[in-house]
Amino acid sequence: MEKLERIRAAGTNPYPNHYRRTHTTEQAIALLQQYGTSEEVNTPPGFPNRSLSEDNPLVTVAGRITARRKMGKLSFMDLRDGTGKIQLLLGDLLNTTQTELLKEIDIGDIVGANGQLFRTKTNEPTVAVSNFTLLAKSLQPLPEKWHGLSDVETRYRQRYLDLISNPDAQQTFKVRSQVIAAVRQFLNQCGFLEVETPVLQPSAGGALARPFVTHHHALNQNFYLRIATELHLKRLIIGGFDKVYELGRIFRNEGIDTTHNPEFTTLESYEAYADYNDVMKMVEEMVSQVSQQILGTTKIKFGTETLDLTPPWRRLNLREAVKEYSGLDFVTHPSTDSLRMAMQKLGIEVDPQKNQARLVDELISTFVEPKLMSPTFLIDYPVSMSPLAKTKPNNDRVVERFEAFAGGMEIANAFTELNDPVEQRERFVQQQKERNAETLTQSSIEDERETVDEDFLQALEYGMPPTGGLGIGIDRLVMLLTNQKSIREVILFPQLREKPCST
RNA sequence: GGGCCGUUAGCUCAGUCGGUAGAGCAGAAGGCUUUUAACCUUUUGGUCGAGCGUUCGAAUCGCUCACGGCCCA
Repeated sequence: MEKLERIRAAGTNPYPNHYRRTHTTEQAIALLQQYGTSEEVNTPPGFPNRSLSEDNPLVTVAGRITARRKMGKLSFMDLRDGTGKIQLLLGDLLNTTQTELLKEIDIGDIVGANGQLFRTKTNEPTVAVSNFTLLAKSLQPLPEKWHGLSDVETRYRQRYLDLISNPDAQQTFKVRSQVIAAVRQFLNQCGFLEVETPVLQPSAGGALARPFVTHHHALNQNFYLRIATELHLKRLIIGGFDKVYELGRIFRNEGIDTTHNPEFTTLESYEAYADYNDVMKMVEEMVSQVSQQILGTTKIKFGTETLDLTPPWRRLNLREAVKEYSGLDFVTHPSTDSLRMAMQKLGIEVDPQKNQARLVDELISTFVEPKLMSPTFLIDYPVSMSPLAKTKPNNDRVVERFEAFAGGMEIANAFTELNDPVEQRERFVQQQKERNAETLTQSSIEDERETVDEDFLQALEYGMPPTGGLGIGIDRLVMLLTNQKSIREVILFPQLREKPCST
C-alpha cells in the first residue's frame, strides 16, 4: 500500500517496537465510572475540549480500530483490545503532524492513544485523545462491520478474522479455555496428579482407531501418534500414583464430520481403589460444577432443549436402553449373524465386515445416542465391546462400563479397569484374531491397528490395584456448554483440506 | 463413499425467461465540531470457483473437477 510509503515519508514508523499503555479499555471505563456520574463528566455541547476539567482521568489505551465515524473535523473511532472497547475522539487536541497522520489511519490499524476520559452527550465513555501513535498498520481490509464474517470456510481458515469480527466466536473460545481450567481445578482439588505421557508410541493402543504413522530418522523407526492416553496412565497407577489424569491431544486417522476432528482433546483420569460407580459420581459432579462455575447455572440451553446437568443423572442399563429405543434385545442374538439379520429387518444397512461388538455399537449410535438429550449414563456393556474393562462379579459377558451422553452426543466413557494380566492378554489375543480375520477380507493397510502391547501386559503383571478409569471428550463437553452443534466451532483451527493454490 | 445445497467486488448479498455485471459496507475525493450500522454528494473496484460443452450469445442450461456446508453410510 502506498499509504505505508506516505507514512514512512512523513517520518513515522508504522511498526514501532514498543508502546506503554496505562489502562485496558475495561479498566478505563471502570475508572470513568469511579470518577463520577454521567452528569458530572458530561460535557456541554459547544466547546467540548475547553470544558474538560483538569481532573478528568488521564489514560493511555491501545488496540485495534474497529470503526470510524467522521464528523467534520472530529473523528470518533472505536478502539478494541482484549478486554472490550472504548470510543476515541480525535479532533482539535491534536497537533498538525498528528492531524496529517490521522488521515492515513484506517479501520483495522493498531493504535495507542492518550487523553482524558469523558462522556459524550449520548453518555458514551470516550477518550478525548491528545496524542496518538500508530502501532501497526493494517494492509488488509477487515470484514464488514455489521454482518461480520460469515463465510464458514474463511472463518475456519482465517480464524483471526473470525475472532476480530465475531464476538460470539471469541466468547466460545474463552469458555473453552475456562472449561479446561475448571476441569483441572476440580481434579486437582480431588487430589489428582496431572501428568504427561508420550504422543509418539511404537504401538498405538487403548482404543480402537486407525492411527497416524510417522517416522523417527535417528532411530530409523516408525511411530504412531497416540489414539488414547489409557495404557500409559495405567502404568502410572501401577507405579503408585493413585490418582492421575492427563488433558491432552490425541489423534485418530478417521473421518471428519460435525463431531469428529482428526486431532482432539481428551481428559483421561484413573483412580486406584475406585470402581465405575465412583467414577460416575465424579463425572456428574465435575460437569455440573464446571457448568455452574463458568455459566453460573446447571441448566443449559442446547439447541431447542434445556438440559439439566444437576446430579444425579439418569442411569440406564445398556441392554434395556437398546431394547427400549430399537425394540431389539441383542442378548437374544448371541451370534453375529443372527444379530445382523435382526438389524437388517429394522432397515439398517449392515456392513458384513462388522463383528458383534461393532453391531451393538451401531445400534447404540443409531437408536439410542440421538435420543439421549438430558444427561444419561448407559451402564453395563457387553464384554466384546470393551477389551480393557473388568467383567461384573457374577456375569462374565458384561463389563462394569458406562458411557455418558448429553445433547445426543457421547461425552464420556469409563470403566472399572481390567487388572488381571492373564485375562487382559486373552482379550488382546482374541481381539487380534478378530482383527486378523477382518484383515483377510480387507486391505491390511486400511485396517485399524491394535497390536498386543507386551510392554503394557508386563506392567500389569506387577499388579495394578482395582482402578476406575475415565475418558471425556473435552471438545464435545465444550460443544455442550457453548451450545455449538459442530466440533469445528470449538476448535480454533479445525482440520480442513488444503486449499488448492491460488492467490 | 452416497445424496442435497452453496461458491458473483476486500466483506455481506441480489441478479427475472439465456441478451452489456448490481446494491450496501469497506476503499478514494469532498462536506459536516458529540457521532456510534453516523449522515450527505461524487467515485474506484469483477477470470461470476476451474475446465469443457450447448448456443448467434452463458453468472444463468448440461457435463466434469475443486473447495465448503448439511444429511446419510
